[in-house]
Amino acid sequence: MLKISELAEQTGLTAHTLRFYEKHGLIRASERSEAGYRYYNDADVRRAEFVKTARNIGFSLDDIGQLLSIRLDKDSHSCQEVTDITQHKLNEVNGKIAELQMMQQTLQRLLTSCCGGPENATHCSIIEALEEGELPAKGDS
Amino acid sequence: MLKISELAEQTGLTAHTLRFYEKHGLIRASERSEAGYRYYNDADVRRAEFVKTARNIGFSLDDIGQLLSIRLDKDSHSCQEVTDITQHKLNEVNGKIAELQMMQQTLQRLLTSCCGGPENATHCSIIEALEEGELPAKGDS
DNA sequence: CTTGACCTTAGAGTTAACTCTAAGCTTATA
DNA sequence: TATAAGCTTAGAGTTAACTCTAAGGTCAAG
Repeated sequence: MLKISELAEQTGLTAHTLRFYEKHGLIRASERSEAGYRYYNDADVRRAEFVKTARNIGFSLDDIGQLLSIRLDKDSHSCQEVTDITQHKLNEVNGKIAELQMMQQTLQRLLTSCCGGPENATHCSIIEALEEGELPAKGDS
Repeated sequence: MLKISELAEQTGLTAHTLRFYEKHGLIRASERSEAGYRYYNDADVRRAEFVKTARNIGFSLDDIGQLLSIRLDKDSHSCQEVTDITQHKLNEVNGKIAELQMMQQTLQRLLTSCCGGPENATHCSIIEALEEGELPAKGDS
Protein backbone atom coordinates (compact mmCIF):
# COMPACT_ATOMS: atom_id res chain seq x y z
CA MET A 1 0.00 0.00 0.00
CA LEU A 2 1.48 3.28 -1.12
CA LYS A 3 0.79 6.76 0.14
CA ILE A 4 0.17 9.42 -2.46
CA SER A 5 3.71 10.75 -2.49
CA GLU A 6 5.05 7.23 -2.93
CA LEU A 7 2.77 6.63 -5.88
CA ALA A 8 3.85 10.01 -7.21
CA GLU A 9 7.45 8.92 -7.03
CA GLN A 10 6.73 5.59 -8.74
CA THR A 11 4.78 7.08 -11.60
CA GLY A 12 6.59 10.36 -12.05
CA LEU A 13 3.32 12.21 -11.63
CA THR A 14 2.98 14.72 -8.80
CA ALA A 15 0.67 14.21 -5.85
CA HIS A 16 -1.23 17.25 -7.08
CA THR A 17 -1.72 15.63 -10.45
CA LEU A 18 -2.85 12.37 -8.88
CA ARG A 19 -5.51 14.21 -6.88
CA PHE A 20 -6.48 16.10 -10.00
CA TYR A 21 -6.89 12.84 -11.89
CA GLU A 22 -8.97 11.47 -9.07
CA LYS A 23 -11.25 14.47 -9.24
CA HIS A 24 -11.67 13.68 -12.92
CA GLY A 25 -12.44 10.04 -12.33
CA LEU A 26 -9.25 8.50 -13.68
CA ILE A 27 -7.48 7.18 -10.61
CA ARG A 28 -8.49 6.56 -7.04
CA ALA A 29 -7.08 4.96 -3.94
CA SER A 30 -9.07 1.88 -3.03
CA GLU A 31 -8.48 2.62 0.61
CA ARG A 32 -8.33 5.53 2.94
CA SER A 33 -6.86 5.60 6.43
CA GLU A 34 -9.06 6.75 9.28
CA ALA A 35 -7.61 10.20 8.91
CA GLY A 36 -8.47 10.22 5.23
CA TYR A 37 -5.04 9.47 3.80
CA ARG A 38 -5.12 7.77 0.41
CA TYR A 39 -3.64 4.28 0.18
CA TYR A 40 -3.02 2.75 -3.22
CA ASN A 41 -2.86 -1.01 -3.79
CA ASP A 42 -1.23 -2.86 -6.68
CA ALA A 43 -4.23 -2.56 -8.96
CA ASP A 44 -4.37 1.16 -8.30
CA VAL A 45 -0.71 1.45 -9.18
CA ARG A 46 -1.22 -0.41 -12.44
CA ARG A 47 -4.12 1.82 -13.28
CA ALA A 48 -2.05 4.91 -12.56
CA GLU A 49 0.70 3.61 -14.77
CA PHE A 50 -1.77 2.92 -17.54
CA VAL A 51 -2.97 6.50 -17.29
CA LYS A 52 0.55 7.82 -17.39
CA THR A 53 1.47 5.76 -20.42
CA ALA A 54 -1.64 6.84 -22.29
CA ARG A 55 -1.05 10.45 -21.37
CA ASN A 56 2.54 10.29 -22.57
CA ILE A 57 1.39 9.01 -25.91
CA GLY A 58 -0.80 12.07 -26.16
CA PHE A 59 -4.29 10.85 -25.35
CA SER A 60 -6.52 13.43 -23.73
CA LEU A 61 -7.82 12.76 -20.24
CA ASP A 62 -11.17 12.21 -21.85
CA ASP A 63 -9.79 9.55 -24.17
CA ILE A 64 -8.04 7.98 -21.22
CA GLY A 65 -11.31 7.82 -19.34
CA GLN A 66 -12.80 5.83 -22.19
CA LEU A 67 -9.80 3.54 -22.47
CA LEU A 68 -9.97 2.91 -18.74
CA SER A 69 -13.57 1.85 -18.82
CA ILE A 70 -12.83 -0.52 -21.66
CA ARG A 71 -9.92 -1.90 -19.68
CA LEU A 72 -12.16 -2.39 -16.66
CA ASP A 73 -14.61 -4.54 -18.56
CA LYS A 74 -12.86 -5.87 -21.63
CA ASP A 75 -15.51 -8.51 -22.25
CA SER A 76 -18.19 -6.03 -23.06
CA HIS A 77 -16.11 -3.85 -25.33
CA SER A 78 -14.68 -4.52 -28.75
CA CYS A 79 -11.28 -3.99 -30.26
CA GLN A 80 -12.97 -1.68 -32.68
CA GLU A 81 -13.90 0.73 -29.92
CA VAL A 82 -10.24 0.86 -28.98
CA THR A 83 -9.02 1.37 -32.52
CA ASP A 84 -11.68 4.05 -33.04
CA ILE A 85 -10.27 6.08 -30.20
CA THR A 86 -6.75 5.50 -31.41
CA GLN A 87 -7.55 6.30 -35.02
CA HIS A 88 -9.36 9.44 -34.01
CA LYS A 89 -6.33 10.56 -32.08
CA LEU A 90 -4.06 9.71 -34.99
CA ASN A 91 -6.19 11.81 -37.31
CA GLU A 92 -5.98 14.70 -34.92
CA VAL A 93 -2.22 14.33 -34.71
CA ASN A 94 -1.88 14.11 -38.48
CA GLY A 95 -3.94 17.27 -38.84
CA LYS A 96 -1.77 19.14 -36.41
CA ILE A 97 1.39 17.94 -38.12
CA ALA A 98 0.10 19.15 -41.47
CA GLU A 99 -0.70 22.56 -39.99
CA LEU A 100 2.70 22.83 -38.39
CA GLN A 101 4.48 21.76 -41.56
CA MET A 102 2.70 24.55 -43.38
CA MET A 103 4.01 26.99 -40.80
CA GLN A 104 7.42 25.40 -40.96
CA GLN A 105 7.67 25.90 -44.69
CA THR A 106 6.52 29.47 -44.54
CA LEU A 107 8.92 30.33 -41.74
CA GLN A 108 11.75 28.58 -43.55
CA ARG A 109 11.00 30.52 -46.69
CA LEU A 110 10.92 33.79 -44.79
CA LEU A 111 14.24 33.02 -43.15
CA THR A 112 16.04 32.24 -46.38
CA SER A 113 14.64 35.42 -47.93
CA CYS A 114 16.15 37.69 -45.30
CA CYS A 115 19.79 38.58 -44.78
CA GLY A 116 19.41 38.42 -41.02
CA GLY A 117 22.25 40.85 -40.63
CA PRO A 118 22.81 43.95 -38.50
CA GLU A 119 21.59 46.30 -41.24
CA ASN A 120 18.42 48.12 -40.45
CA ALA A 121 15.06 46.66 -41.30
CA THR A 122 14.04 49.30 -43.85
CA HIS A 123 14.02 46.73 -46.61
CA CYS A 124 13.64 43.60 -44.52
CA SER A 125 12.08 41.01 -46.75
CA ILE A 126 10.30 39.30 -43.88
CA ILE A 127 8.52 42.48 -42.85
CA GLU A 128 7.75 43.12 -46.49
CA ALA A 129 6.33 39.66 -46.97
CA LEU A 130 4.08 40.15 -43.96
CA GLU A 131 2.95 43.46 -45.41
CA GLU A 132 2.15 41.91 -48.74
CA GLY A 133 0.17 39.05 -47.25
CA GLU A 134 -0.17 36.21 -49.75
CA LEU A 135 1.78 33.75 -47.65
CA PRO A 136 0.71 30.14 -47.38
CA ALA A 137 -1.16 29.65 -44.15
CA LYS A 138 -3.42 27.33 -42.26
CA GLY A 139 -6.42 26.53 -44.37
CA ASP A 140 -4.59 26.75 -47.70
CA SER A 141 -4.44 23.40 -49.38
CA MET B 1 -12.72 55.28 -43.13
CA LEU B 2 -14.12 51.93 -42.08
CA LYS B 3 -16.29 51.09 -39.14
CA ILE B 4 -15.31 48.08 -37.10
CA SER B 5 -17.67 45.66 -38.84
CA GLU B 6 -16.37 46.79 -42.19
CA LEU B 7 -12.81 46.20 -41.14
CA ALA B 8 -13.91 42.86 -39.79
CA GLU B 9 -15.32 41.95 -43.14
CA GLN B 10 -12.20 43.08 -44.98
CA THR B 11 -9.81 41.19 -42.77
CA GLY B 12 -11.88 38.15 -41.92
CA LEU B 13 -11.38 38.86 -38.22
CA THR B 14 -14.44 39.45 -36.09
CA ALA B 15 -15.25 42.80 -34.49
CA HIS B 16 -14.78 41.09 -31.14
CA THR B 17 -11.32 39.98 -32.13
CA LEU B 18 -10.41 43.44 -33.37
CA ARG B 19 -11.40 44.95 -30.02
CA PHE B 20 -9.48 42.20 -28.29
CA TYR B 21 -6.40 43.00 -30.35
CA GLU B 22 -6.81 46.66 -29.50
CA LYS B 23 -6.90 45.85 -25.81
CA HIS B 24 -3.63 44.02 -26.34
CA GLY B 25 -2.02 46.90 -28.18
CA LEU B 26 -1.90 45.41 -31.65
CA ILE B 27 -4.45 47.42 -33.61
CA ARG B 28 -6.29 50.64 -33.01
CA ALA B 29 -8.55 53.00 -34.89
CA SER B 30 -6.80 56.32 -35.42
CA GLU B 31 -10.12 58.07 -35.09
CA ARG B 32 -13.25 57.89 -33.05
CA SER B 33 -16.59 59.52 -33.80
CA GLU B 34 -18.14 61.77 -31.18
CA ALA B 35 -20.17 58.84 -29.97
CA GLY B 36 -17.03 56.74 -29.62
CA TYR B 37 -17.36 54.63 -32.76
CA ARG B 38 -14.03 53.39 -34.11
CA TYR B 39 -12.98 54.59 -37.55
CA TYR B 40 -10.08 52.89 -39.29
CA ASN B 41 -8.01 54.63 -41.99
CA ASP B 42 -5.84 53.01 -44.65
CA ALA B 43 -2.82 52.70 -42.42
CA ASP B 44 -4.95 51.03 -39.77
CA VAL B 45 -6.25 48.59 -42.33
CA ARG B 46 -2.75 47.72 -43.48
CA ARG B 47 -1.70 47.18 -39.89
CA ALA B 48 -4.69 44.92 -39.28
CA GLU B 49 -3.84 42.92 -42.34
CA PHE B 50 -0.24 42.61 -41.22
CA VAL B 51 -1.46 41.25 -37.91
CA LYS B 52 -3.77 38.80 -39.61
CA THR B 53 -1.05 37.54 -41.92
CA ALA B 54 1.38 37.08 -39.07
CA ARG B 55 -1.24 35.33 -36.99
CA ASN B 56 -2.08 32.96 -39.81
CA ILE B 57 1.55 31.99 -40.11
CA GLY B 58 1.42 31.05 -36.46
CA PHE B 59 3.14 33.90 -34.65
CA SER B 60 1.87 34.53 -31.14
CA LEU B 61 0.26 37.86 -30.36
CA ASP B 62 3.37 38.63 -28.41
CA ASP B 63 5.61 37.98 -31.40
CA ILE B 64 3.28 40.07 -33.50
CA GLY B 65 3.61 42.93 -31.06
CA GLN B 66 7.36 42.85 -31.53
CA LEU B 67 7.11 42.61 -35.29
CA LEU B 68 4.74 45.57 -35.29
CA SER B 69 7.09 47.77 -33.37
CA ILE B 70 9.89 46.89 -35.73
CA ARG B 71 7.61 47.70 -38.64
CA LEU B 72 6.74 51.03 -37.08
CA ASP B 73 10.34 52.12 -36.88
CA LYS B 74 12.34 50.04 -39.30
CA ASP B 75 15.32 52.36 -39.18
CA SER B 76 16.13 51.61 -35.61
CA HIS B 77 15.75 47.86 -35.85
CA SER B 78 17.87 45.30 -37.64
CA CYS B 79 17.03 42.40 -39.90
CA GLN B 80 18.60 40.21 -37.30
CA GLU B 81 15.93 41.10 -34.78
CA VAL B 82 13.34 39.98 -37.28
CA THR B 83 15.11 36.73 -38.12
CA ASP B 84 15.60 36.04 -34.42
CA ILE B 85 11.87 36.13 -33.84
CA THR B 86 11.26 34.04 -36.92
CA GLN B 87 13.96 31.52 -36.10
CA HIS B 88 12.70 31.21 -32.57
CA LYS B 89 9.23 30.47 -33.88
CA LEU B 90 10.62 27.96 -36.35
CA ASN B 91 12.46 26.17 -33.57
CA GLU B 92 9.25 25.99 -31.59
CA VAL B 93 7.39 24.62 -34.58
CA ASN B 94 10.10 22.06 -35.26
CA GLY B 95 9.95 20.93 -31.67
CA LYS B 96 6.22 20.47 -31.81
CA ILE B 97 6.45 18.56 -35.06
CA ALA B 98 9.00 16.20 -33.57
CA GLU B 99 6.76 15.59 -30.59
CA LEU B 100 3.75 14.95 -32.77
CA GLN B 101 5.69 12.62 -35.03
CA MET B 102 6.63 10.59 -32.01
CA MET B 103 2.96 10.32 -31.12
CA GLN B 104 2.11 9.56 -34.72
CA GLN B 105 4.50 6.64 -34.86
CA THR B 106 3.31 5.20 -31.60
CA LEU B 107 -0.34 5.48 -32.57
CA GLN B 108 0.39 3.99 -35.94
CA ARG B 109 2.18 1.10 -34.35
CA LEU B 110 -0.69 0.50 -31.95
CA LEU B 111 -3.19 0.53 -34.78
CA THR B 112 -1.35 -2.01 -36.88
CA SER B 113 -0.96 -4.26 -33.85
CA CYS B 114 -4.71 -4.49 -33.22
CA CYS B 115 -7.30 -6.32 -35.26
CA GLY B 116 -9.82 -3.52 -34.79
CA GLY B 117 -12.64 -5.98 -35.21
CA PRO B 118 -15.89 -6.59 -33.36
CA GLU B 119 -14.37 -9.24 -31.11
CA ASN B 120 -14.20 -8.32 -27.47
CA ALA B 121 -11.21 -6.51 -26.06
CA THR B 122 -10.05 -9.27 -23.74
CA HIS B 123 -6.83 -9.66 -25.67
CA CYS B 124 -6.73 -6.25 -27.35
CA SER B 125 -3.12 -5.53 -28.11
CA ILE B 126 -3.58 -1.78 -27.71
CA ILE B 127 -4.90 -2.14 -24.18
CA GLU B 128 -2.13 -4.60 -23.47
CA ALA B 129 0.51 -2.26 -24.80
CA LEU B 130 -0.80 0.52 -22.58
CA GLU B 131 -0.69 -1.85 -19.64
CA GLU B 132 2.89 -2.84 -20.38
CA GLY B 133 4.07 0.72 -20.71
CA GLU B 134 7.38 0.84 -22.56
CA LEU B 135 5.99 2.79 -25.48
CA PRO B 136 8.00 5.54 -27.09
CA ALA B 137 6.79 8.88 -25.79
CA LYS B 138 7.62 12.53 -25.56
CA GLY B 139 11.04 12.94 -24.08
CA ASP B 140 12.44 9.73 -25.52
CA SER B 141 15.13 10.43 -28.06
C1' DC C 1 -40.85 58.47 -34.62
C1' DT C 2 -40.08 53.74 -34.46
C1' DT C 3 -37.64 49.76 -35.53
C1' DG C 4 -33.68 47.16 -36.22
C1' DA C 5 -28.95 46.91 -37.07
C1' DC C 6 -24.84 48.42 -35.25
C1' DC C 7 -21.84 50.49 -31.86
C1' DT C 8 -19.81 51.07 -26.94
C1' DT C 9 -17.76 49.18 -22.37
C1' DA C 10 -16.42 46.19 -18.57
C1' DG C 11 -16.05 42.00 -17.39
C1' DA C 12 -17.09 36.99 -17.29
C1' DG C 13 -16.66 32.46 -19.67
C1' DT C 14 -14.15 28.88 -22.58
C1' DT C 15 -10.60 24.96 -23.04
C1' DA C 16 -7.13 21.60 -21.23
C1' DA C 17 -4.37 20.06 -18.00
C1' DC C 18 -2.51 21.17 -14.61
C1' DT C 19 -0.45 24.02 -10.51
C1' DC C 20 -0.69 26.21 -6.40
C1' DT C 21 -2.52 28.11 -1.92
C1' DA C 22 -4.44 28.30 2.61
C1' DA C 23 -5.80 26.41 6.68
C1' DG C 24 -5.70 22.75 9.25
C1' DC C 25 -4.92 17.57 10.57
C1' DT C 26 -1.57 13.41 11.11
C1' DT C 27 2.43 10.90 11.63
C1' DA C 28 7.21 9.68 12.11
C1' DT C 29 11.45 10.87 14.16
C1' DA C 30 14.67 12.65 17.71
C1' DT D 1 6.84 15.95 23.32
C1' DA D 2 8.21 18.96 19.94
C1' DT D 3 9.03 19.54 15.34
C1' DA D 4 9.11 18.76 10.61
C1' DA D 5 7.39 16.41 6.90
C1' DG D 6 3.41 14.91 4.85
C1' DC D 7 -1.53 14.55 4.31
C1' DT D 8 -6.45 16.57 3.66
C1' DT D 9 -9.92 19.85 1.25
C1' DA D 10 -11.99 23.51 -1.45
C1' DG D 11 -11.10 26.57 -4.43
C1' DA D 12 -8.34 30.00 -7.00
C1' DG D 13 -4.74 30.83 -10.56
C1' DT D 14 -2.22 29.80 -15.04
C1' DT D 15 -1.87 30.14 -20.33
C1' DA D 16 -3.40 31.73 -25.01
C1' DA D 17 -6.46 33.55 -27.82
C1' DC D 18 -10.40 34.32 -28.14
C1' DT D 19 -15.74 34.49 -27.41
C1' DC D 20 -19.65 36.06 -25.42
C1' DT D 21 -22.90 38.79 -22.42
C1' DA D 22 -25.29 42.60 -20.48
C1' DA D 23 -26.71 47.03 -20.47
C1' DG D 24 -27.04 50.74 -22.90
C1' DG D 25 -26.09 54.49 -26.67
C1' DT D 26 -26.39 55.64 -32.03
C1' DC D 27 -27.92 55.83 -36.58
C1' DA D 28 -30.26 55.02 -41.07
C1' DA D 29 -34.44 53.74 -43.33
C1' DG D 30 -39.34 53.82 -43.87
